Amino acid sequence: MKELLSVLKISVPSKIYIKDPETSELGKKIIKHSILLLQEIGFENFTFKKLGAKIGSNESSIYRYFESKHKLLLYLTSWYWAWLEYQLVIETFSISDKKNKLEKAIEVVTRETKEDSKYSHINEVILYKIIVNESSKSFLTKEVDVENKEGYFEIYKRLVTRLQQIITEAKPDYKYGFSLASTIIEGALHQCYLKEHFPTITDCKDGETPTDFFNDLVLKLLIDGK
Amino acid sequence: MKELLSVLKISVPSKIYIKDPETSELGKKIIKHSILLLQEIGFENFTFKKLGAKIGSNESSIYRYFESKHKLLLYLTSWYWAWLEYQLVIETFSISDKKNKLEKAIEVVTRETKEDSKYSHINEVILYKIIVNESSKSFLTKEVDVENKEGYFEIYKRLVTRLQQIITEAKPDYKYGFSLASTIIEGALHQCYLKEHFPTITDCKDGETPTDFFNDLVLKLLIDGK
DNA sequence: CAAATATAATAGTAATACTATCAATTGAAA
DNA sequence: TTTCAATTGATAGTATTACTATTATATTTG
Repeated sequence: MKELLSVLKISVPSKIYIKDPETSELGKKIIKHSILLLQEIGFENFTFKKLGAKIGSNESSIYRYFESKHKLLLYLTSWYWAWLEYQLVIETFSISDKKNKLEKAIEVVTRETKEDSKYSHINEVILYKIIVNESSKSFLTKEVDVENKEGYFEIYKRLVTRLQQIITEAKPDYKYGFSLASTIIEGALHQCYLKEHFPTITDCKDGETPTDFFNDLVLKLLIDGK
Repeated sequence: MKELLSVLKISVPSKIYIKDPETSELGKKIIKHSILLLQEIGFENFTFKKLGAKIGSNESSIYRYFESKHKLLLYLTSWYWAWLEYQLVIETFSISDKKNKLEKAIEVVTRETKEDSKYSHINEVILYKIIVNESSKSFLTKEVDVENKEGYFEIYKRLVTRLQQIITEAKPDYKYGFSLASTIIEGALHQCYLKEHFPTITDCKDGETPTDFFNDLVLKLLIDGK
């Protein structure tokens, strides 16, 4: 299943980059080390100059791939959502029981990435941490509406819509499928963040995971309830 | 009820500022116009120089109140959470029925601020919009653990804990009171953001509000369920 | 082998995020 | 009423950021 991705390529909206980083060694190095450097120093302190130093390359060369660090972040988040969408589709495709399908879907979108699938230069475990810490910054900007029109958030919206469809199939009369789907996806990241930095205001610790929390929630909300 | 606040002062952890902006005219002007300017140009484009120009004051004078724009954002978010906590306490205090109390609590923490209470220089309607757009940036930084130790997020954590208490009182055997409380508070802001910028992935439109969504959710989850 | 392309090196600009110094103003206490 | 302290303003300066532009040097491809 996972091996499929060594053949398939995760595709990111092409307007996000100037030159596709997948098409060259330098491009792949930029992606690989931007993930590592973002994890190390955070988005606010991250610069192309520092990244250049890390990979023994010039700042100006990186600018030929991405016009700003914001675009690079958009690239990484889009890649992550595409990767997650792929897993959601693969892992739920053949499940016919709608309740089981929903349960699996929640598991896929709320679980912490803990294993690097190693088929590429992208370390998914670290990328997941960057998603938890930085992904909100990719859309919480003054340019969001323009960028949305350009299609930068298509993959994310498609992922939410897929989860909404699975929810609605499991419970057709539920009114808030989209809101529930978007809440689960963002909420799981937030719970993961709280666990790390504000453990006093989450129950996701001591063996309890965001998956447990949201599975319990959705089960009670949609399946058990009257 | 609202008039109480013209006597009481909302108090923000004193380590956040260098000089308390409430103690001078310039300080109040800084707060008032930082809210307006943040709304206008967003946190990334906001600078003390621009704020100085707006209020006819010097950049260096503003630095005497806040050591950075990040600290100013922390001030504004803390102020907002304190204000919300105040409302939560006042509006739920005298409700003895636990279900009603929970319902009111959810209403308070999920409703959009639409009215400026006018007892001060702070425009709560615009501040609410800033919270929706920018509040995540106050904690999604590399310095979060240090700042948390300094107590910068105490009010926020206390607010979540208050909601958790009300949840747990209404349903003592529910395991995820903290996670539910933190999810509701962040989730309501997120739904408000989606409504504005990504309406295709939320149901909060056409008269449906985040309050409706979360009330329905909590009711089914905690009250109706088996 | 030539031509095209990619990368590197260097320089330069305007803005940011401050710090430091000193002068002018105000207001409160002696 | 002076005076002393605190506040604010004005100016200057620094290191860094977020780029753009130009030119030189490799490398790849046709």
